[in-house]
Amino acid sequence: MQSLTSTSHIDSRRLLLLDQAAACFRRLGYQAATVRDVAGALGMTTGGIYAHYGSKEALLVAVYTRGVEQIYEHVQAALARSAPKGPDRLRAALTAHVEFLLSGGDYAQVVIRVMPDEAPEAVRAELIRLRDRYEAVFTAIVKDLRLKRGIDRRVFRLLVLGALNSTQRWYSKRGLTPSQIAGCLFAMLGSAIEETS
Amino acid sequence: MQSLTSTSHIDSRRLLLLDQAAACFRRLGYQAATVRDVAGALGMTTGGIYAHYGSKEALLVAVYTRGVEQIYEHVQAALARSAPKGPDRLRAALTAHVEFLLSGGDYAQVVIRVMPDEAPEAVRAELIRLRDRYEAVFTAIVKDLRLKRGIDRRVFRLLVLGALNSTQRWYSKRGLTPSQIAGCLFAMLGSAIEETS
Amino acid sequence: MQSLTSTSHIDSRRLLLLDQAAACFRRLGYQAATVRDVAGALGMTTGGIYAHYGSKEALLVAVYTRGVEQIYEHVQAALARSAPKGPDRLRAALTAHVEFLLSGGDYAQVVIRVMPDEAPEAVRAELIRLRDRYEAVFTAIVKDLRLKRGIDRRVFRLLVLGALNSTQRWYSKRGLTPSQIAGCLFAMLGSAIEETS
Amino acid sequence: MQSLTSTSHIDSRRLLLLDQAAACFRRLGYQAATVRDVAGALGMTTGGIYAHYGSKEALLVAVYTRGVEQIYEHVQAALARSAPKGPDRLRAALTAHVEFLLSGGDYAQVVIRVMPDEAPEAVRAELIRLRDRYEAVFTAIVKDLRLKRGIDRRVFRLLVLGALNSTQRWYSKRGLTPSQIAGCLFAMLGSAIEETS
DNA sequence: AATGAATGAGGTTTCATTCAT
DNA sequence: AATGAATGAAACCTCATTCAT
Repeated sequence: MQSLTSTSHIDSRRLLLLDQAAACFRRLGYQAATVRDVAGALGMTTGGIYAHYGSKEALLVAVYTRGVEQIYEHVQAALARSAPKGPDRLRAALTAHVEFLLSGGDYAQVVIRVMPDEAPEAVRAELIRLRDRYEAVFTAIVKDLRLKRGIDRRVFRLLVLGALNSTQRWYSKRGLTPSQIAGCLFAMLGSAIEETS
Repeated sequence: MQSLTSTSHIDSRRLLLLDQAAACFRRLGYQAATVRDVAGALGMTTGGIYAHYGSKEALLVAVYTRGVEQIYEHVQAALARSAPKGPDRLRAALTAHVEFLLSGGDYAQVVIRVMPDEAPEAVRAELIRLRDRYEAVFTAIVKDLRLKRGIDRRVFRLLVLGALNSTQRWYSKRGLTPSQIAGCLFAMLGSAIEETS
Repeated sequence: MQSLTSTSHIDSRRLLLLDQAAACFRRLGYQAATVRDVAGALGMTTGGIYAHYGSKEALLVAVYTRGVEQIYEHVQAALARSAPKGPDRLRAALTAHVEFLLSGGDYAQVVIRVMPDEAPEAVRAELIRLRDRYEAVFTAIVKDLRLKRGIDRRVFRLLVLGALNSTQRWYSKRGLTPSQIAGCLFAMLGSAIEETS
Repeated sequence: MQSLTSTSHIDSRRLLLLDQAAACFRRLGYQAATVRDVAGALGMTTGGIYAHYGSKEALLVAVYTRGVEQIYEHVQAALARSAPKGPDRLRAALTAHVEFLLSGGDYAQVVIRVMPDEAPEAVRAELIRLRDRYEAVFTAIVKDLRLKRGIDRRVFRLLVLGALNSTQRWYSKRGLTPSQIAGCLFAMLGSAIEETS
């Protein structure tokens, strides 16, 4: 299993900083979160942030990168234990995706919550690239699926991920668990997918 | 068919203003859109906006209200031509919803794009109320549906709407039409729903 | 008894307008009161005000002028019934002054409340002139008074008027009446003034 | 001698800032003074002010607090050297009051000049509370005084302070000194107060 | 005489960012 | 690595005033 990106060697101070940035971006969105919010959460002043990251944008890219990396690895780990293709593989991927999205911390949530078009121009393309690379996993899985006639593979993928990503807006620990939600979606999709013979 | 709200009698100048506000909010989001953007699109100065709407918030509420009103009426019109219950009714509603979302102009898109939690505290509750009132249409339809065992009605509704609303992020006129997308989703859901006898 | 100024021939619409301007200036001060406040109190729009008075400044001058005129006449009327000089004359003037200030409506109160230096440069001199002309009444009365040695006439007059004008800040109908307050002050001053032989 | 409030430990930069704020508020009043005026007096931009005080209101409260503190201490110091009760004590307090008001700098003048009702709603109560606490000194002194029959203690206090505070509007270094003015007032009051036997 | 829309100047405030220390 | 003060641009909003109608 190969890493998609590499944010590995950041010392622990930087990591704590990034954690808080992720928390702020997740809670407030990129625009509404201020550098001071992040600094405040760390007991620092805003100036201090800039010793580690050169701009608010850079923070977002770092969070985003890490979020993609994390969820990617989580999904890959699940896939390693799953069939090489077919509905079970999709199920494994979707379940892992939604599990990590809802319970995996702030990083992955930022990836879903912050749409590239609310990020500054300068980094927009980078965010899209990161996210597309991740979603390629699903593109690949869907490609190996036998779908009912009339179902466009791309639209299928986008709708399914759209459905799961929307859970972020209403998921609560008091309701169904993430994997129950994935199960529910999969149950709904039953007829969309012909069983492999 | 009864109106959900009433933004009917705004004179045409105000309406043009609201149109531009809707366009800006849709294109940029609430936070990134500035009052100057709206004013500029009308060839006005920012102060001029405030002769009509007392705050940027008020503008958002007006746009949101109108958006909900519009899409609600579109869906109601479709429902008036549909079966009183069952899968066809859901299909009609979903198709109308996605059609209007993708082709109905900026107002409805703002309703989907602007999450209440990026709106100022003061109006958040109002936006949620408006949206909930609209979504109640779907709650009612889903209630009269026979779902496969194990599928939670609430989760079903939220996932289906989540899937359709996510189309806003990737829909393009060059791909499938809105109703084809709805059809695609419905095809995917085939087995989730037991036919009414 | 001769009029100090002449704001006599204003038609009744203008007068109602001025009444509200006086009310606003008294309640909020000149700066805080907006032209819209005045218009609103009349059920008009701001533009309408300008059909009668060319500027906010002009409104202030008109109110001020009328306020001075009113209190001047009230005091003159009291003086007409009083001794030609001596403590009783002062008492009559002070009593009339404080009575009118506290019960004579908004105009006079504006004269006391609005210090010329919060008015725009352009009218400051005019306001000072109006007020000085009024206060000349007291200057004259004090001039004919026999004060205890060591009491400066000008300071005497300014302190006495200052004391009475300050009542505006704390006077309430539930406490002493205006003339009781004047009586109280006069009692306090007993020894400052030597009786005329 | 106990301090009424504590604005003691503000570093010198902040103090210079507050000095200028006090100067502006005194010269122009709260409403007319702009944050830019204050910043300009310090060679800063308006934004810079907000690193120290979160709002114009906060600036006013800080100035007011300091003003009350200063004049309070000045009066207390004078009282420490005076008789424990009686006319001399009142005289000491009044003299100290007017001396500090007229020669003690901008802070105290702001306390007298800026009426709470021209301050924003949010801080009005606080300003009144501060000022009332200070004036309690005089209430206490007046309580221990033997006043001529028919003189209400509260009205006596309010008129005396009103007279002295009004000096702010006309005092000039070229005329009587502050303590001469206080002396003059006291002379005027001679008969209001019965000598303690 | 009055409205309603608009202006334009100016107000307070926010915030990413910089920089000397 | 971090602070604290400061900047400068830009945001929302207010308000006296104007003007076509």
